[in-house]
Amino acid sequence: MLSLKKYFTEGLIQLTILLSLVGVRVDVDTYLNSQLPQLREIILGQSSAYTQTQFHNLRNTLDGYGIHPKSVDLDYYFTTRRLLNQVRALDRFQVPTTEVNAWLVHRDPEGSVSGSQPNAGITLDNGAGLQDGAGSDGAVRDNGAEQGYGEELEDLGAVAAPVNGDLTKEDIDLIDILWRQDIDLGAGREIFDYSHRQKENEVDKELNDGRERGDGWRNTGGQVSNRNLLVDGETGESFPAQVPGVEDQTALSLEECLRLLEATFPFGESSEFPAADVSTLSEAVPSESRPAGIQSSLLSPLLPETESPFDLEQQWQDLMSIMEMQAMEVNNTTAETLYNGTSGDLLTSNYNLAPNTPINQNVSLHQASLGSCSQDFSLFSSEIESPSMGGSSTLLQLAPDNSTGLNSTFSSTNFSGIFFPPQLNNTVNETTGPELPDPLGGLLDEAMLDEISLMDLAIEEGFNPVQASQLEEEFDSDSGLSLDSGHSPASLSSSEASSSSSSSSSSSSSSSSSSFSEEGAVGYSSDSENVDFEEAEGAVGYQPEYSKFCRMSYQDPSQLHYLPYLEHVGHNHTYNMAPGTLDPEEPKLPNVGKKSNKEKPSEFLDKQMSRDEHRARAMKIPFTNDKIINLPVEEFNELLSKYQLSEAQLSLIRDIRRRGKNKMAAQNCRKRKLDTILNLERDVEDLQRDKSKLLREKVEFLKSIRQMKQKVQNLYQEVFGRLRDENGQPYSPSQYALQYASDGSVILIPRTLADQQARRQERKQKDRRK
DNA sequence: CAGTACTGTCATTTG
DNA sequence: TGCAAATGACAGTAC
Repeated sequence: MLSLKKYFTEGLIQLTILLSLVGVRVDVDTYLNSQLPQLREIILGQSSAYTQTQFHNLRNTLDGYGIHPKSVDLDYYFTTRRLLNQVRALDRFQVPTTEVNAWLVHRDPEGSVSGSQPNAGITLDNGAGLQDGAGSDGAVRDNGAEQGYGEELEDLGAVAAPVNGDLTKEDIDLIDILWRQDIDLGAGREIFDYSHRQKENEVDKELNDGRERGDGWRNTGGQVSNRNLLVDGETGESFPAQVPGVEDQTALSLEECLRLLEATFPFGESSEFPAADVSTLSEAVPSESRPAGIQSSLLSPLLPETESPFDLEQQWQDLMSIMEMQAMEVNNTTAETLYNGTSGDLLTSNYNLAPNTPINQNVSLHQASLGSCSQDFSLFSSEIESPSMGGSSTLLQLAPDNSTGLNSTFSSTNFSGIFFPPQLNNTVNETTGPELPDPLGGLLDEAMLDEISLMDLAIEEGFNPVQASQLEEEFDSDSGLSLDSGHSPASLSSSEASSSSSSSSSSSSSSSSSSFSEEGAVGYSSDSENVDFEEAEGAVGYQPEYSKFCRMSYQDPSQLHYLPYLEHVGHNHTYNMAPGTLDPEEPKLPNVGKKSNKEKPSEFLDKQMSRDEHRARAMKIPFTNDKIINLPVEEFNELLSKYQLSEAQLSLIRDIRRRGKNKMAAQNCRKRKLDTILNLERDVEDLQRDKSKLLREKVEFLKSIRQMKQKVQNLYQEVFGRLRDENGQPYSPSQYALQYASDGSVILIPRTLADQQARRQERKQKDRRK
């Protein structure tokens, strides 16, 4: 047996720890209870060995209860427990919370709206922000600028050591130590259980049961009834969670916090976000002060709300999303403003074109916000001059005189429309804002932005019910929420299965006291502790669980008259009968509760009997209520046929059976209901987490799209600026535009054709949207 | 003493 | 249709 125990303990715990380290939630307890009660006994020792009555001091009761009395040194155990809680604290550490604290504090002055987002996998160079626009190509990244960024972050105190993994060496060492200790001790099942709240009810019930059991354990009752209790891994016993763990958790140093932060949201990624992005845009458009306004107006209501780590994470992500949107709007608005001729001088100086020519307007925007354009231009130039691009000669083939023949190719991506649509794009921008007639614009369509805005609004305003319901509907459609279709039956069966191991035991007057005292106050708990007690009566039900809930034998109480601790049964809902009302001729005993208050202590045993037990005894029913209730129909009928019973007795027996079944059905029903609520709660948390993650990814995508557009814009400028006609004169951006051909080449077409293309595409997009 | 939680019971619905 | 289970509603009890 010992070798078997060691085998299972080591194997299961190692597997569990490994799974937990990779984020898989493992509930060993459920598995052991529901599937393999024998294994539980093998691993944990015999039932009697981990019965709580083995311990009679407060320390054991509070924290060392789960220790197997045979083998464990308590101090060693407590040390292990403390370290274990440290690991748990690491596991439960809510990075988003700290993320918010860190970034709101450190990044606030910059007006930055993002920065902690991990790379969403975009192949674009995210290391450079908008301020680096054309210079964002990784090959020619300005190292100086990057360095400056790092220094900037260092000044902000937000830069920690480079991320080298999820766990530091100390963490790994600690886990390794604990691992070995746990293998020796038996790992706590709650290590991997993130939903301690789900067990609180059971824990409380266990405590109540413990109080009812009336042993020395009882004197801790009030203190132990603490909401911050965890269930011990080996025995399911509860202990105060915060005794070692929370203190350690709160004692995490700032460095540890930052390290943990980095492990999840590397700061290195944060630098990718342009700190000067919004501010630069603001400079470019002095009248546009929205980013600063956003920051002040949005951060202020969000900052004080620190109740839930997740809410903060969510709000932070949503805030980032909002500000990202706003920044993009600013970007668009900037271009729009420039379209209107505010910087015509730049246009004329660069290209000698009309003041409202889009190209130069965007160039001015580019130059206003970015400092490293020339470098990128050189890069682009080299690419343009490379043979793969076909060179300028290729482009020149697409002279206006060929334009009519190129109509067929215009169905391809409208290059010009992306960047510098002339009058057309002016109108588009004025009317539809972010809705751009370019292929990328589809990713930024109104629906998407509206969705983000709606969600952000909902979060910003504290998730009022209407908005929350909208979001929930959004998620519920595919969330797969089930009303506990899987969990509840499992838990039910677990209790049945676990009960079966003990129900077969024979009658025992010595141990029946505990089970008998549970009558009426057992609750839903299906933990094996409740079943460890020997059954008091010999009734063997086909559903042994029932014997736990309904010990209604009227015979056994007579054996228990002299068990004084049964006086201290708390919360007895057995509809006690007063002794004076025990009239054999009167089975119906209403209002027994009030009368029972006057009965003598020596009559306490009657309290332990349910109304039906009293009735059965009064009617001299020759078998136990347990049998009446729990026997299968066939056996039940067989039993009835064995005795000569009066009609009143038969009626009472049927009522007892009906009520007993219904009683357990009600208990099961309530348990299911509770489980459903808890599952829903967990589902909501998961969905909120998913939503936050999706928002984060969306922000990343939008950021990448913006950078991509900036790059293409710069490339367009460079290419177009280098085009020359037969006379060596540059083409006028007001008369010509570049477009992608279907074969991937870039062609030069007259503006009028480009405009037509743009309009056509715009109509298509609108139709598609409808 | 009011409020709350827990429990048992009844009536009814559901499978 | 009968039966058992499930469930809403209500009441009793304890805290």
